[in-house]
Amino acid sequence: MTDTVRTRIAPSPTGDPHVGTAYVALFNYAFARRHGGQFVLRIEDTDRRRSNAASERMIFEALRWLGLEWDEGPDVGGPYGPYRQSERSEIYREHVEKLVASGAAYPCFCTTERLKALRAEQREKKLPIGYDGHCRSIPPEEARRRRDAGEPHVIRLAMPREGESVVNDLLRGEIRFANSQIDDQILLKSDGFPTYHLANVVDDHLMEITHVIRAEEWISSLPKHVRLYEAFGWAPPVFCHLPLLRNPDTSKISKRKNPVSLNYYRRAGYLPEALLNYLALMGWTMPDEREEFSLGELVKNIDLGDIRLGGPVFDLTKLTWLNGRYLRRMSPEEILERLRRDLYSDEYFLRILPLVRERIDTLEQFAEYSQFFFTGTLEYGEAARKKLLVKGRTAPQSAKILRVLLEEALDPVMEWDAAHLEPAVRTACEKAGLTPKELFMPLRVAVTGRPATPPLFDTMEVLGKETCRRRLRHAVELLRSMK
RNA sequence: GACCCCAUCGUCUAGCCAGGUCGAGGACACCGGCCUUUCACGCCGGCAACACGGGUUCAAAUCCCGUUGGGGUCGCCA
Repeated sequence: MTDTVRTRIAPSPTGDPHVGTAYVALFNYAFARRHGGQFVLRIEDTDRRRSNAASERMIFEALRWLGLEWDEGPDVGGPYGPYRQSERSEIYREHVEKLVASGAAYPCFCTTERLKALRAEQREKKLPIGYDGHCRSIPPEEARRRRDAGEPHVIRLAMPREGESVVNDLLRGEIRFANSQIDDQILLKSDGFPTYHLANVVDDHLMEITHVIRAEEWISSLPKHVRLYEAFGWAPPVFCHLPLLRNPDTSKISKRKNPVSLNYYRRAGYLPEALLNYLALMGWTMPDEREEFSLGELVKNIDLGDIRLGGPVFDLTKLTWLNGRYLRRMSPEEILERLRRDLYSDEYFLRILPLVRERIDTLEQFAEYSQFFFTGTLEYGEAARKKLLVKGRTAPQSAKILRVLLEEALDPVMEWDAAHLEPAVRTACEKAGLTPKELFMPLRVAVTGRPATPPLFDTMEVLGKETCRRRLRHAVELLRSMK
């Protein structure tokens, strides 16, 4: 073990880059820098079904935009690679076999159906929900035979059934769990990929991570992780669980109730340094109580022990105020530079121009015609409101149709271009029992505010996911209030 | 529901660990005023909190217990 501090951020590339990732990354980054250590980026893409390259790329871009540079990672390399878990399968398999050999883990042949039925029964009888250890009693020789015969199985951790697990959190101190209510966690899935629990423990150890700074939602699986360190004979790192960012209603932050994509903040014109500054205020205070400070100043002053445990509500209003303060301190030249970099680049104009060229006769008309490419949320006039309605449906019904369209068809689109959007929306039409013609107009009006625009999917592509989703949300709210 | 975490103004928080200096400080939002051709910025002022109940103590926002409330977890997701 080295004695330098090593921290990591370990996002899963399964969606848009999340503000919570930035929050956790910020503290990991600051703590590592404060102690002259390393900050590692590790991609946890062991969910083969949901992980995708577009999402991974967006994570890199978003963290770089924020200025949270990592010392080691999939794209920059480093002495502890590979840094993408999908490229480390062999390592996990070797390690899990050690556990099976020592009896700390065992193969489980239970089917998904059996587990489902088990859960249903436990729910019914109001018993604690969890694996019942069914396959734990299979003699090792028999298990070996069945595995060799190619019978589908997973590997589970054999948790002690009695006694207590006492784990430690830097901020909370000792936390105790009765072992009887911790079930045998799956370590290796039937597809041969590890679960988070196995992969993160193995990687944190091999990558010599000294401080695991992550979100509070992991506390309940801490005993399983600690048990793994013990089973491997490894010294565990220091664990520090950060409070969870909250929606205004204090539930865990979610895109239904608060913008969570870092792409949103970038597109909406927040400055990375202001966002970082605001995030640092969530649970932490400068020794002199100053509210405005740079990343460098955070690094100089960070002390994990100073973090408050109450889950902070992410308050857009205060973030926006802070952002304004930053903006006002900048020179016009600096602002122009940001405008060009993050919002209105030449490249952006060049994407709009092909769409509006045919539709304008003088240069002046460009501003008028393409105005909706440059604003945030839209005001819907009387005429637009009417066209927001799906033909033959009431306002609340239309609201629901657009909401479902957004959440089920559009949100999952990671490569936001016409080629991916069109099939997604057409499929949504079928599911909703609507013709394209019936759905396209409300969608068009929702995202542009107008009934006449360049081709819908090209327009949506240029507007970008964040602007489209923001306007759709707004339109849904408006329709709801229309009754 | 079970388990775990948490609890100061509507929100972010200082104070709590080392109990008296707290008739609880700052910031956002809100309200009022000043500045100003307007708006905004900026400045000044105001409103507003120790969840509740016990205990310990000469003394509790600070320590202990309970209640209540909020949150998280309970996936071959992370």
